Amino acid sequence: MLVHDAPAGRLAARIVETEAYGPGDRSSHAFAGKTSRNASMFLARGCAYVYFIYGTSYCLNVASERAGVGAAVLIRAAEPLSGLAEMRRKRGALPERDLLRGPGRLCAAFGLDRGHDGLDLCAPGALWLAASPAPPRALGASVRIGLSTEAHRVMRFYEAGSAHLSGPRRLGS
DNA sequence: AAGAAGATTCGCT
DNA sequence: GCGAATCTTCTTA
Repeated sequence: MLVHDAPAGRLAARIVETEAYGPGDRSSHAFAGKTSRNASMFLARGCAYVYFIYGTSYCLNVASERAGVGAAVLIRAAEPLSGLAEMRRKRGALPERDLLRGPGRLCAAFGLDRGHDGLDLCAPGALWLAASPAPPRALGASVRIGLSTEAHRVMRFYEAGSAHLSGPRRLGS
């Protein structure tokens, strides 16, 4: 579960879709080494890596290796639990299933940007990860979405059948 | 120094 | 389904 104590109130959502970008993966932002953009991928496990992509969207990741090793898990989609009114105020009057469906949409609804890059999501603060109120019913796995390199790797994991998944239908439901 | 590609989304056809 | 928006990084000259 992802929780954000935003100025307007508490936002919470149950994460239903992720993608892994580990060491040695040519599609990982960390593959070519540390830069000012991807530095947070080299922090300890549990730290946030937020990047800006295509000049339009932010994406939230969680660093997933020991400090010094570049790796992260991309949070691609979540099921809104609380703060839906505030999410709609940020994103528009969308149906619940579209509020957090996609990494850029999720960041927009949660109000996340580069200012949240590097935060420790397992430490006290405004943004953190908590235990899910309900474990996933059934896990699915597939290739990752939107990649042209390392596209064959099965590194996307999701709650099978969830109405809140991103990407093509065939990759989840 | 300039150009292309990229872990995306939105609006229009 | 297709193209635009437009930041960061990597490639090529």
